[in-house]
Amino acid sequence: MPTIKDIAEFTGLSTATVSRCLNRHPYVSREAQLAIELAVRELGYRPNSAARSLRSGRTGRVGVVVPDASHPFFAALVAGAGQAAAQAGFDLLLQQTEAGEWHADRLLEPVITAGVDGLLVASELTPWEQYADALSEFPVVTCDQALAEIDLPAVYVDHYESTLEGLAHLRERGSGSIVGISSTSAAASPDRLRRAAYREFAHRNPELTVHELYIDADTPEAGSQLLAKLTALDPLPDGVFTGSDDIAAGLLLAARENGVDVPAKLKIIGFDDSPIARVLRLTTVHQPVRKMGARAFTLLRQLMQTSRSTPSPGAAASGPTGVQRVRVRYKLIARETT
Amino acid sequence: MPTIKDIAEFTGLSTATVSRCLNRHPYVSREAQLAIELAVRELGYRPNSAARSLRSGRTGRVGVVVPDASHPFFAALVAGAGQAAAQAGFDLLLQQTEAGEWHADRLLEPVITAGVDGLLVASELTPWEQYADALSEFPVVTCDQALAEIDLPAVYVDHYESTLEGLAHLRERGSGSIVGISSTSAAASPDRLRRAAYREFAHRNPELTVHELYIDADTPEAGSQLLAKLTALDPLPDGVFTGSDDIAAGLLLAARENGVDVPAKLKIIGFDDSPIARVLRLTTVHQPVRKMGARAFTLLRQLMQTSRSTPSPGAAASGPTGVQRVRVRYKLIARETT
DNA sequence: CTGAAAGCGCTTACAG
DNA sequence: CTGAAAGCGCTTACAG
Repeated sequence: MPTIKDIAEFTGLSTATVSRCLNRHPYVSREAQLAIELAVRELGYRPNSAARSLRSGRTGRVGVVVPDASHPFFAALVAGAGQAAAQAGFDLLLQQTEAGEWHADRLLEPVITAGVDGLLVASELTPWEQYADALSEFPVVTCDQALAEIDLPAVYVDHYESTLEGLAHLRERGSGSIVGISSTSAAASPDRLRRAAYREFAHRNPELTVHELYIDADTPEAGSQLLAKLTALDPLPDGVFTGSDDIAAGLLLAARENGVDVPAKLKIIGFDDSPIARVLRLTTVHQPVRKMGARAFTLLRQLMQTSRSTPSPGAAASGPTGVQRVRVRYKLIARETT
Repeated sequence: MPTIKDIAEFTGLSTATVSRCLNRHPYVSREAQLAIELAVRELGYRPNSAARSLRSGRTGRVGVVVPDASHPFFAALVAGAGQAAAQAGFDLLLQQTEAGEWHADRLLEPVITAGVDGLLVASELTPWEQYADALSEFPVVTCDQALAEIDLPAVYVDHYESTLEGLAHLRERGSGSIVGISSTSAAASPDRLRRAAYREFAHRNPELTVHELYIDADTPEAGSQLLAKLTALDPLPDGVFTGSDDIAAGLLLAARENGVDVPAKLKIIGFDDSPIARVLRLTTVHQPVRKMGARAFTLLRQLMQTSRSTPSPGAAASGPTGVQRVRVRYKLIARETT
C-alpha cells in the first residue's frame, strides 16, 4: 500500500505538504495540489486511519450500544444514527449487549477498547454508577433510558406521559376495566415508568378498575397467550395498554379467533407504530425512532466538539445539572382497535 | 490516559515485557505478570487501538455493508454477524449504502478508508467489476447476491430454486392462474433470479397461466394496492408468489377486507418468515437470516486468516474457481394462506 | 525470560 | 506557501 511518503517522492514535495493538502489545510499552492491529486490517483493512495488516529487522537468513529440490532426499535435507531453519522463523516461501531457474555458492569468495555470518539447507548446501564468511570472519559448520549435515575445526556420519549395518554384514550373510548401490561424482566426502564403511570392513572380514576399484568416476552406469541389471562380477570377487562405492537398484534388476532369483538368488547393499544401496527390497523403510540437515532448522534457530535475545546475559565462548569436532554414528541394514533 | 510506558515505569519492567504480557505471549515470568496486572488495574490502563493497529497491521474490525440496517432482513443479518464477530473478538463497522450520497461505484470507499480487516457485503455491487480493485485488497464475503454474475465468496439462499418450489406449492394447492411479483427497481439480485424462475415455471407448466407483476415498494401498503391490479387480470389469478412477507401481509388484509376468501379463492406466499408472517399465519419461505450473518462472518474469518499467512509456493493459486460459496437451506412453511 | 531500539504512517508546531 | 523533524503508543525481531 502506498503511503504519504510515496506521494511525497512521486511529486517531489515533502510529506508535510502532502499531509496538509490531504487535510484541506489552507496555504497549499495550486500546483502542489494538482500534483498531489494526480499522484494519489496514480498510486491508488489511501490514508491509513490507524496512523491518523494515533497522531490526531481522534478516531472518526462513534460506538452504538444496543441490546439487539435485529429488534425493530433498535434497528431503526441504529439506522437513523448511522445515516446521521455518515453524513458527518463518522463511522459507526456497533455493539450488541444481549448476546454477549460480558459482565453486566462491563457492557461498554469492548467498544471503548476498540477506540471511539463518543458513545450512543441504548442498552440499559444498571446500576449506572458503575459506568461513571468509563463514561467520564467519553462524550456519551443515552437513548430511551430511565431518566429519573440517570444523570447523562439523553434522547427519549416520555413513557410516563405517553402511557397516561394511552390509558386516558381507553377511558374516553368507554373502557371501564383497564389492564396495563409490563415486562416481568423489570430491567427495561420504559417498563418501570409505565408501571408508575398505571398506578397514577388508577389513583386519578378511582371509578375505574385498573389491573396490572406481567408478560415474559415481547412477542406476538406472548400476546396471543395473554387472552386467556385476560378472560380470567374479574371484572372482565375491556381495554388493554400493551406497551408493545407485537404483543398487541398477538392479542388482537387471538381475540378475533375466539370471537371477541375488537374494539366493541375489547380495546387494544400498542406502542411504537411499527409496520405490523400499520398493517393490522392497531391504535398505538408512534415514536419517531429513526429521527431519535439521528438526533442522538447530533447531540453527541455537539458534545464531542465542546469536549475537545478546552473549557474557558469563565464558562460555567457542566455539572450534573448542565446535562442536555432532548424529549422527543410521541403521538397517539387512533386506528381501529379502540 | 496511561500508556504502556507508564505501566513499565510503575512496575520497573520494560515496555517490551509489558507488551508481551498484555498480548499473552509465552515467556513472561509469573512475577512480572502479577505486577503488570496490578499496575493495569491501578492506573486504569487501556491499550490504544490505533497504535496497536498501526504497528500490527490489523484493525480487529470488519465492515458490514447493507442498504438499510432497519430493514428486518438486513437487521437480522447484521445482528447475526455482530454476535459471531463479538465472540471472535472483532468489532463491527456498519455502513449503510441506501441513504448515502455515495457514487454507485464508490459504495465501499468509506468503510475501506475507515480501516477494516475484512468486509461483509450485502448491498448490491453493480457492476461488480468496478469493485475489483477495492476488493482485491480485502478478504470479502457477499451475502445474498446474484451469484451467477459475481465471482466472490458468498453466503446465500437459492432464490431461483426456492421460487420454483413456492410456485409448485401453489400449483399443488390447486392454483391454476399464478402471479409472480417482482420489484420495478431491477437492481435487487434476488428479483432477477425470481423472474427467471417465473419464466422457467411457465415453461414447465404450459397448462397454467403465469403472469408477472411489478411493484415499486416492499411494503404492506404496496401489497394492499396489489389487489386491484390482480382483479384486473384475465383470467383472475388464484395464486400469488409475492417474494416478500410485507407485500403478502398487505395483500392478505386487503383481500379479507374486500371479501376475497384466502386461501379458497386466492392463495398467497410470502418470503423470509419474518414476525409478521408468523402473526398472520402466512405461508412463506423461511430463511435463517441470523445464521446467515454468523456464517458469513465465520467464512470471512477463515479468509482473513489464510490471507495473512503467505501462500506456500506449492499451494494452488486461489483463482476464480477456488471461491467458497455457502448455500444456506431455506424452507417452505405452509400455513393458512395456501 | 527480558530489554534496547527501530519503526508502523501520519500530523503538527517550528522555522524558514 | 514549504520542509525537516519530532512523536503519537504500540509490537517485534534482535541480542542477550
